[in-house]
Amino acid sequence: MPSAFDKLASTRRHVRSGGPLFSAGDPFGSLYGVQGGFFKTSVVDGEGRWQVTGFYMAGDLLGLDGIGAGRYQLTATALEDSVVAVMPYPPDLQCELHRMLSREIVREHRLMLLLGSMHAEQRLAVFLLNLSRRLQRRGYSPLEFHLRMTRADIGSYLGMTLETVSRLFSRLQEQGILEIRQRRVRLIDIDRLRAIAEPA
Amino acid sequence: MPSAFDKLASTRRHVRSGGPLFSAGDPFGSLYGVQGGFFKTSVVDGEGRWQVTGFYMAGDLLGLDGIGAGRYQLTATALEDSVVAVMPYPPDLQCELHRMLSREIVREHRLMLLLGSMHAEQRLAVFLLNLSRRLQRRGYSPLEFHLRMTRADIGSYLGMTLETVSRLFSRLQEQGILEIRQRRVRLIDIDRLRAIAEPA
DNA sequence: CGCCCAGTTGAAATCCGTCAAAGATGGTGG
DNA sequence: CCACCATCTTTGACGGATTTCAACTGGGCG
Repeated sequence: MPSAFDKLASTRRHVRSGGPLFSAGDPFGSLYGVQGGFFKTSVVDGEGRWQVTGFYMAGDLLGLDGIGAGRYQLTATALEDSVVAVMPYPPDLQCELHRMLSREIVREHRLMLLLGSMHAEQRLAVFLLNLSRRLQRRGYSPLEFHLRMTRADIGSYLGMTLETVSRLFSRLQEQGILEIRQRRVRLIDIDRLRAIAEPA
Repeated sequence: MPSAFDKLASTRRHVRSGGPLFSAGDPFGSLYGVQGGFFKTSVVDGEGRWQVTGFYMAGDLLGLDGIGAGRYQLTATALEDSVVAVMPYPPDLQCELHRMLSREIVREHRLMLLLGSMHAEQRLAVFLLNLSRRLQRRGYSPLEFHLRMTRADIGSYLGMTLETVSRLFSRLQEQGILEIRQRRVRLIDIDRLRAIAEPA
């Protein structure tokens, strides 16, 4: 869903893998619609603690966090070479914007549910299924895909250490639920994965 | 900060302690500005797992979660007898609304940082300091206040069990950092509390 | 070809959840 | 006014899931 937003793009911007689209503290100016590539957002507090709080792919909107304070509150980093549509704010997309904002909020509440009340294995299962669904919507294979992020990124996002992520992948592989080689994932038994994500 | 929103209130509504302001699944119709009292919001997934995701007091806005899907996604429950300003949607508060939405999003990212990367004691310290600050802004004492929510609510919000919350309160009390009797809190050594919340 | 970052795996420590029981509080009705 | 009950809170013991620390492996890129 490249959506109505893209029409409002005044220009495009390319970001190299590893580079920042914007950093926490930068003055807010634009929203960004991801056209291609992959991003992560993270928060940092003054003490150097940080956490990945979201992953964004084509069709997603970045920069909403800057509307409130006039400065971006998050840092958005490209995980591969990427292209975004730059949309100077404020354009006249109030209504659709509202929906996006609200959806984002709901998404985050759900993520909190994840972080606050599920075991590590469940969190990873939910994460994989969610990723799979989002890829499918965009026309990619939901069963075989490439993780754009490191184990550390996933761990940070899910509130666990990278070692735990690694161990869980290994365990799911032993159980024949998926195959993972590096960042290449193949979901073999999606039903069992769902069962892990949503224990009756 | 009762803010510009209150002017838009068409009516008021009273909600009894324990009663719902709105429930997940209800059709969306209005936003609610809290005028007095105290609310919690929670999410549930189909399997009965649930989690408190926020606490709201006078000046806060409730119901944003319903804009996206046309139905409320969260359940808002009064923790004491409360009054809200009912604001039928959509009024013309686009701009201020954007800021609120965005701020809400940022708030949640920060909460995820809390949930995902801090130990239980830190989380509780952050929670208390945050509450203290919000109360101060509203003209109440930042050092002595009344918790409106149960240990279970706090635990759910912070991703831990009610027993852990209770034990942590006891420990902080033993250390002379605060005094807690039931829901009455007195912060004695706020600097040490900060030190726990933000270890260098 | 070799370095370096990412990933894997193991062992030990620990934090926190679970289960269980007892103590406090506040509201209600007799 | 008091007794009783439901709800909330505290505390203890125990076990298990994750983190931590550490060593090792393997690709990818210069």
